[in-house]
Amino acid sequence: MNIAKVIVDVPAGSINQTFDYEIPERFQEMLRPGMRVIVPFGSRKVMGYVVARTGESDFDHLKELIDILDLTPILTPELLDLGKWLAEETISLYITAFQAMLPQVLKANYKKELERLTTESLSEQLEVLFAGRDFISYEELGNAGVSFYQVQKAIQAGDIAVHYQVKSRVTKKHITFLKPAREVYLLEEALQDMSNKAKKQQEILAFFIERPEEIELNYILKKFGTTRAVINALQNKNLLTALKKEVYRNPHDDQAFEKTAALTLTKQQQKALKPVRQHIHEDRHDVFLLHGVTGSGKTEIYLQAIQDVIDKGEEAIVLVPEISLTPQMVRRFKGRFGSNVAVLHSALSHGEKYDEWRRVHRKEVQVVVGARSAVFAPFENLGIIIIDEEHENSYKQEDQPRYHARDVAIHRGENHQCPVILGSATPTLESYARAQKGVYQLTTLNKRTNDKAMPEVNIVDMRDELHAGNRSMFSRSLKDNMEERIKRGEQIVLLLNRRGYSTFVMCRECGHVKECPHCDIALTFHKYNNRLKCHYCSFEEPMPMYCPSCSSDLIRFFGTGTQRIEESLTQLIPEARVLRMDVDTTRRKGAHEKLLTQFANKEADILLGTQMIAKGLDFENVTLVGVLTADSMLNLPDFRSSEKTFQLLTQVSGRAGRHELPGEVIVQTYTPEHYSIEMASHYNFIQFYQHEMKVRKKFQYPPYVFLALITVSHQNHVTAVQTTQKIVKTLRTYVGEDTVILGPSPSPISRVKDRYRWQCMVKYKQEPQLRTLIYKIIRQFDEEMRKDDLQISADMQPYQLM
DNA sequence: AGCACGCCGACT
DNA sequence: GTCGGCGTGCTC
Repeated sequence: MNIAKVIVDVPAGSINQTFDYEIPERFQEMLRPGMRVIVPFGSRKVMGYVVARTGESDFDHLKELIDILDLTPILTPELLDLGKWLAEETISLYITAFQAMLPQVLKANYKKELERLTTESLSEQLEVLFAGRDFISYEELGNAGVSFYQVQKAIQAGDIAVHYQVKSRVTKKHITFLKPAREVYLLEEALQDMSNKAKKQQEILAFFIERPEEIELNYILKKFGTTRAVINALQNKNLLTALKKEVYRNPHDDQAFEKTAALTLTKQQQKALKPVRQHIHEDRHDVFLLHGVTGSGKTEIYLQAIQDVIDKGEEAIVLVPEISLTPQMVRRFKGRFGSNVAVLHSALSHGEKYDEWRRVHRKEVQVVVGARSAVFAPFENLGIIIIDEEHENSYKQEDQPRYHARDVAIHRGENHQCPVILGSATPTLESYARAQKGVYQLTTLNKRTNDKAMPEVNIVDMRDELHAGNRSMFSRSLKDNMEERIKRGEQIVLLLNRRGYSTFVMCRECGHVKECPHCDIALTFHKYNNRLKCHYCSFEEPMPMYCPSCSSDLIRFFGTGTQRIEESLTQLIPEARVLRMDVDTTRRKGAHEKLLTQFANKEADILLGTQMIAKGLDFENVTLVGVLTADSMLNLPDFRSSEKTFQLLTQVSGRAGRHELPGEVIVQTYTPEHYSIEMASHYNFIQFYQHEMKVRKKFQYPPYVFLALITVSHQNHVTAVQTTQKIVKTLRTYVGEDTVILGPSPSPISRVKDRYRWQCMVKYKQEPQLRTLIYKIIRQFDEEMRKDDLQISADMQPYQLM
């Protein structure tokens, strides 16, 4: 078994296979599958993952692997398997799948270096470049304008050499500690002898005589209000020594969370929990769909199920949507399980994420709470996987590997023979349909734990407002209600459903719309710097004074951004204190949390925001929720638009009246008769489900069929179309009769970054060979993809059809 | 992907 | 002869 099978870090279709390497004697003992290694690959060195050890190879001349990067495997055998499955399932490269399962910092960094070998003089340019040094980084070459030919010659002559380096990006955090350098009695002597002027030194020394132990440097500095200079003096006198210790960056101070005990469950909750517990104890896999209205206590069920898993000595993964990974959520888990929880979300720095990941890897915690990628937590004895807000589309990764965390969770649940819970107030049609068929176990919680009724929803027909001469964004009813709440000292949440709307710029004279010169999309106006930006590429330009088409000065921005709503809101109700929450105001780290704290402290009357305010917020003083444009996404070219509208309205309605005060919801719309709006206002999920299922059946969309979307992009329009055409043709010859192939058709955004995008959609019920087929088709274009910058990507079960 | 190698054409 | 620009094929 002296051969390692390695997946190398080269993301190219032709390299998507294992490469065999001889394991040198010195690594024989320690090398295990799942470790990262450095291997020679052609003339360079690359990082790779060892996926297996074997005794034989089809190749006669194997190179030796150069080094091992890990002390213990970073991928368990199960995760190695999962990576293979993931790549094949999503038609991605193996290396891409493995990288997606690990924290960023474990990716390799490649560097090239030039070493001077000779003492004899080099060419003039090279002498200037080296400037007396023996090593220089390869990048300096380009900057200095030295010709590559010269370097090549010098290498051939043996005057300089190239070194390929593979570096880990891992940075570990160290904290400096201080401790006495000598016996306490010697310190006491030194204290006696010390100059009376050295007051600070005396104080600190006295402190260490009291407590001759390792103490954090920062603590000492703070306590004595001093600086490093004083410590240095003590170190120089050989009285104190400093030592660096590696520590985890702990973004959540565990002590800060108040311990909570298990709550008493309602009858419904008990009934829901019982079969889950049974599965945990019998080590049985099954998927439970927990359909529970907002406030029905789903989280408490999760917590108690996890407690069972912990007691059994097993581990739990909890997935929550990125957006609702709020301090409130973290507090609940940390409060119950304390330091036994690791939290993984995007607000953490790379280093912090790595540290949390390592706590899992080293088995220092039994629970992980995190966003999508936490589904890959390297646990080995999983007892349960929970996906909260199962319907959220943030569980679908939109770049390669395009996986859905739900599918990965279920696959891991099978691997570990443990239950998987999908929880939601508005399950996806796919999941609910599976529950109806008995593939998943359905549990319904239709009562809130506090027995409060759901807030009443009033629909306002904005067409009536228009007829009555009200052209503002706010209906009369919403305005009156807001004023009343403010008078009563209660708070309001306003949702601007912005998808489909944006602030584009149009000329009132000729109708010209400013579009991105590189993408087929209107530019978005940003007021704070008075510039136009493209959301698909980085193009940006100042807002023009005159129409570029007709030179009229009547060029204005249209649409409804939160900024504009905020303005008209303060005009409408001048006494209202408004907090705006959108991408602009939450860009800075921690800004999100700060805004929410301000609102919780009642520093504002109205919280105005986009989608991000619909999820998981819980403010007791909010008694009114307003939805400004309920139907703005109904007209998008997306078969899920009704479902998304229903979900959003239901979720946001749950933000009102969660506590003592009764809540009310006002939904403004131009299409009050639409079933998703109508049924959301009655919280009637079942009725919506039945109606929407009929629609899906009629138009043959999921869950009645599966989808696969293949997107082709190229700078040449004709190449893009023709390639898509060829793909469609090949697909047609191999798929079954019932399978429908749509296209070639232009992507909804037909040009991005000067590349034309065409697509084809496969609708199928049963097509076991489809993934292999698509993989083979794509591989046929490998040459063109590399040489001609053609791009082809597949998305199995696409969420965003754009 | 990134590198070596080899062919070709331009320039001195 | 010297220098630099591509196109091609390979990586255990």
